[in-house]
Amino acid sequence: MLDPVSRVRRFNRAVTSAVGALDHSFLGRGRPLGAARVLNAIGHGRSDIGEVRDYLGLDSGLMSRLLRSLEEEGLIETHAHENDARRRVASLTRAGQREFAAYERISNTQAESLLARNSQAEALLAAMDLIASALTRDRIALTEMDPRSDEARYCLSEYYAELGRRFKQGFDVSLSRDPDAEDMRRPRGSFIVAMSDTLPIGCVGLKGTDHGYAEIKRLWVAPSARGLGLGKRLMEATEEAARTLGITLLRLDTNSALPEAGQLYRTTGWREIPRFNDDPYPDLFFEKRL
Amino acid sequence: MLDPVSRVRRFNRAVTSAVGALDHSFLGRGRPLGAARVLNAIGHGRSDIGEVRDYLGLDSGLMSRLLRSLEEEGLIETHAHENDARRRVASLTRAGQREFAAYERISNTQAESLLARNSQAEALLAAMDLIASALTRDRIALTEMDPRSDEARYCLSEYYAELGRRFKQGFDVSLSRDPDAEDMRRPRGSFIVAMSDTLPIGCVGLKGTDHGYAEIKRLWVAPSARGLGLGKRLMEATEEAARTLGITLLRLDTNSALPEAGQLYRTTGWREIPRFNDDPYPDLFFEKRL
DNA sequence: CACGATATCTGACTAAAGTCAGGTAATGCT
DNA sequence: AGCATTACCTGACTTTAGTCAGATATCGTG
Repeated sequence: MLDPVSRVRRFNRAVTSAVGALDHSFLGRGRPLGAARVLNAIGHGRSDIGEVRDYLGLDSGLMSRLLRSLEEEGLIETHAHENDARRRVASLTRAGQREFAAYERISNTQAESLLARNSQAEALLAAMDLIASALTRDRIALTEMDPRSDEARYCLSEYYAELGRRFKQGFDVSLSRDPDAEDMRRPRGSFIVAMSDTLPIGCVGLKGTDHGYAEIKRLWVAPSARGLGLGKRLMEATEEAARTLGITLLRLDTNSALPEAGQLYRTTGWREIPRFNDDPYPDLFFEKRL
Repeated sequence: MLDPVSRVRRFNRAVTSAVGALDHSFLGRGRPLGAARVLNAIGHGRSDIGEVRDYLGLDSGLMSRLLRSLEEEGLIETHAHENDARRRVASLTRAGQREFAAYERISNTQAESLLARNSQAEALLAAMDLIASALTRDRIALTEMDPRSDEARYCLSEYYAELGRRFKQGFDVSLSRDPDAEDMRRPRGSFIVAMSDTLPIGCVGLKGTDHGYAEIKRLWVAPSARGLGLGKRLMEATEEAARTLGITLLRLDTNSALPEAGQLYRTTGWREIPRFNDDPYPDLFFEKRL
């Protein structure tokens, strides 16, 4: 009862019955669970049928029948894929959207009631983020995104908030307007976001300059995702992006108030160099040749 | 993607697939999930068939058939209940114990691999405890137990550890030998443990004295279970136990370094009284007449 | 001891999920 | 153009889960 494995297993049991309860309430809409899951997958933007099949782990015959039953109910329509007529894509009809919305309401309501029952909501959410990140760590996707996208802006605002907490002298939030966004778009640079499911949990920017090198900026990993080696993965992905852009020299600056960062750079082929800019915040400078 | 409800739902998705993976690996032993679950429930000590049926939420007809199939496999035996021949109790045969052990290994292995993959194991476990307590809060059972039982001793050791952290002057652990255990057994007193599934998450002792009152001691609630009103439930349960023991006056002492405790007492009918003992640690004293 | 309640079992179902062996059409590659 | 591959569909099937209406035996109570 006290050892780590028992604690994990207690968690499993608690969560199994909660998950079962949600499934059960899905049945309330008079449709088998399999069909409901397919409808929801399509509603969440998985239009490609093969993708849905993969995601839900269904046999192609079973998948086909579930699609047919949803079609007969008038909830979805299927079309041939525009570039490959073997593949099919599904989309919700008007009625399907209504039905999908009803499932969404069920899911949202149960999530809300879980939060409402609990007076420590923020602690509970933090715990959930941590666990979700740990469970899906094999499925963390690094995606190049626009630095002005919602996902990127979320990461950046979290990043600046954390700098504010970590730096003794605080941090000037006006800097977070991000004048560098232009330099972090292809072909000058790149911006990579780490997504766990739908939640952004880390980012890194590659900022092109006119001085013969590119800078790595704004490396951030959500607290709930630390200890998973995500920082390293993000760095590797940016270096790869830099190579495809023909960049051969990288620089970055950081602050000694962020010791994890310095440690990461030192162990992955970066070498410390003298100050190369006049930013007030950084006090450590690194360089790496690709 | 950033709002609380989305975070809960991301957690749900992550956990659903983890749970599904465990179910799937259970299937690897060539037995339908239903039968495997019954076998495991019996292995975990739920010998009474009605109890298993309740726990797993099965129809009695289905339950009956699953038992039959396990019997035919030679994994369990059933007997009439000793005090009530309508009821049946099941027990594992030698072969059933082996099979149960194999399922246990699967569960343990997946729990271990989850922990091993994660460098923040302690944070992960704390998060799991918190969530498990929140999800099973309706199923927290308060049980009278011997103050020397494993469960009680676990609670007490956590309690003393916390006192050590909270008190500026530290706390003398030698006191945790618990010389009062005798006075916390019926008919002199009582000791109540709050169990969430198999994990003790809180306790309270009622210590009989020869001075015309009984004392309430060692009220503790695990950090992962705070905010659920468990302290209040424990106090109510002890007061109820005191009534059944014919006790009419209760006293307790506490320390102002534990403000939640003082707050709880003041709002539940206790009144502050002058010091009534010479313990070095407490500096606040309360009394309540039943 | 009669009688209603309780615990389990049996038989006869239905629905849902999953499997598997072809079949059709489009595609990619030589 | 020929041919293997891919993506999906269809038909025929099995297994699992779940439901429901009795049947049987036992228990608690008056």
